[in-house]
Amino acid sequence: MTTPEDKLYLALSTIPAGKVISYGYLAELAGLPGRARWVGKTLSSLPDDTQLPWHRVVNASRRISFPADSEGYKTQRQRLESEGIEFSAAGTISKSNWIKPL
DNA sequence: TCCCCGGCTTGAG
DNA sequence: CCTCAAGCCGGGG
Repeated sequence: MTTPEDKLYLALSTIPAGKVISYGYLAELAGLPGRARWVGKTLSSLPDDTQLPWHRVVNASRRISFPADSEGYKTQRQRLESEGIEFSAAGTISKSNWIKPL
């Protein structure tokens, strides 16, 4: 049977390197509208050795949804930068890397 | 079932 | 660009 998690993972696996998407829009693509927060919750419980690009998911303001001093922030940012994504001084990601909602 | 809380969003200042 | 207030929805006690 296909669980909501399955749909989420499938949608997430289609996000290409060098691009980022919001929790809300990803939820929509997965056929789970309105579940942005649930997406965050679910991603946070992925195993450390997962192949899924969880780091390509940020909030609608194009910023990492973790306090800038946290470990999570650092690892996510480093992963994104290693894919060529650039951050402004304020920590926002350039629009050219953004997968925007229709 | 009620209540609280969160890797969210949107809209106002 | 920033902060705040509301809305929102599922998870867990």
